[in-house]
Amino acid sequence: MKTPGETGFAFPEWAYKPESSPGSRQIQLWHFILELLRKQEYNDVIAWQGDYGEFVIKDPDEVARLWGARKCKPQMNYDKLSRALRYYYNKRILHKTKGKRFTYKFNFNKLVLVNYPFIDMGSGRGVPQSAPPVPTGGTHFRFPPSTPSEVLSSSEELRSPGVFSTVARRMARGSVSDCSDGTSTNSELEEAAAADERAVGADRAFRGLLAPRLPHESLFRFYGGHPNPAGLARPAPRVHPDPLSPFPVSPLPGPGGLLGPTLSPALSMTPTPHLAYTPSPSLSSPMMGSHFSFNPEDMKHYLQAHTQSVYNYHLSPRAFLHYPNIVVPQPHRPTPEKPATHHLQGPPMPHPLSQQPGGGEDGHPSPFKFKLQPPPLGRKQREAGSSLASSSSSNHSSLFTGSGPTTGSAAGGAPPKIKVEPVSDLSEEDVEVTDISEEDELNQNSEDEEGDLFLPLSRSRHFHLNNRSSGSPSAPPPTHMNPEDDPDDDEEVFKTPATPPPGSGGGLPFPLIGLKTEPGQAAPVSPGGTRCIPLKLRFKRRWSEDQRMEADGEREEAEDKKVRGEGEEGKREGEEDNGGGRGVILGLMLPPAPTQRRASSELQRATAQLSLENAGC
DNA sequence: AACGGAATTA
DNA sequence: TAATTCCGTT
Repeated sequence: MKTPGETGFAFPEWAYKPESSPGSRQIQLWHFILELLRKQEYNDVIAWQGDYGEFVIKDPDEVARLWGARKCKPQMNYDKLSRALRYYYNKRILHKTKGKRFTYKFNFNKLVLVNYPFIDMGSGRGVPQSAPPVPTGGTHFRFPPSTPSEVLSSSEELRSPGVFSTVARRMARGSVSDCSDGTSTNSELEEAAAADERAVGADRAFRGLLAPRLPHESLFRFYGGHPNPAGLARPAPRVHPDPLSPFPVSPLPGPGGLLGPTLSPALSMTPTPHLAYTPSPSLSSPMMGSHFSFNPEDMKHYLQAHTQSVYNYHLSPRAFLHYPNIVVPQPHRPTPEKPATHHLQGPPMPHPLSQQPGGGEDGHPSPFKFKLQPPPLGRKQREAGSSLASSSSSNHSSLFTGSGPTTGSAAGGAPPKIKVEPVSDLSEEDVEVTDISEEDELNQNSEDEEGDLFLPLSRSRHFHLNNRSSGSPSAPPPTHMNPEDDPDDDEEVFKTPATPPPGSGGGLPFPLIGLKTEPGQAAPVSPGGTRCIPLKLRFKRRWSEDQRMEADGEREEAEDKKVRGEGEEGKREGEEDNGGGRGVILGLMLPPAPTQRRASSELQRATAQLSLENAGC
């Protein structure tokens, strides 16, 4: 089965486990939650609420029962279920919305969508973002391995694209779970099943209604990550709902396509066409894996792969990467036929290298798509002895990339804290698969999440070339999160310094507009000395940027966690929450690194697939 | 209510 | 790996 080796990516194994798939019989709790959320029948039991990805369990006991039924654990109760949900905090799949009872929020950013290629949460509905997560070339990325086993597996990483197909197959298979010991829950199951059927109709209707609605969130999620005004402004062009739109490429046959995303209120659609994914992020050549290579050939490969994927997935031209002096051969498009225009707002596609389109809105490449979540470091480890942990971690990181994601890299002698090397982070962990994120939220709502989201940006982002149409953007302010955030953030902040390269031409627009409040500081100018940037570095940065986009959001978390572990253990609490400042910044903020939102719709779709629910027991 | 450690299970 | 089960603490 699809082990990482087969699929080629370096994602953690769990991402590939069949159990993680929608159709799998061993449904995971978050899959289940999503499933319930997508059905309005369960609206009284659990429903989307508030912010993007936020849901409230209206009837904890019922949810627990349903879950228990699904898993054939009659003894299930909210206490247990909630424990499981809490584990998701560490995985970064979910987090608690503080202050609101029974309310949790998905961190779409971190969700692993390996198995949900089509998920598009929130975004839009119309856009099919279905691209497979598979990067054309192989990504190399990996998270920092937390365990030895991971390390080992990583060696196999590169491979060919197959993930998608794998997934499709899986999905096609469908899944119904049946418990052998059908516990007492039959009635529920039956109900569920029945409900399901009804649901379909309802969903559709629902969907239709939703179409018009565009919550504020819709603004976000544009992809690219750069906050450029254009992006924000982007009028939602494609409004036409395309719920059904199957994805262009994806093979998914089934009903999934038909169902289309059901939007939750929370998720609502985003009109923006995010471009979808570019699956190819990274590098095609093996070497590129963990470290950068500035070799032109490599670059070429990389670009080529990227370009190919753009074609493959009908991405907007904007997705093409452009690098100076490197010519990328044009790929042949596999599917000539359809004009994918719909998803893209823009023109079909010019030549790849040509820089950005007139539209230029985002000009940057936006590769990426999914992310995985980083391996949470075990808390256990923390305890285990800091000494051990530290040593081990450092080792791992060293293996992968030159620089460890977190502090570990510093080992050499550099002062740990400051570290500026953006690159390192990128290279490693990030890749992933996912989607959405909280960042958005921040941007959007500025809500809670804090920690996760933002952090990422810090690093390299700024390098934009001049191509940006407006000139903008990028810099993410490292600091922009609320001051109060958590410790994690702080760390991130430190890292940030790498940013701004002012020298070049200009750029800097607003740093992020939004920085939130404090004006002065915002400017990301970085102190460190980044000024003279060698060409190499530039590439590197560029590369980083790309990577960032892909992974965008999250990588850091891993770091966070790690850090957290080392540093402070006990507390992680303060961080989140949202209660705090919600809406404040909205308008201003730009997403530092906006990831795209498409995830939501994808998610929806995926969930649809899952659905199958309880049948069996 | 929520958190999270620890042991256990599949 | 992903919970499940228990349970003490906040």
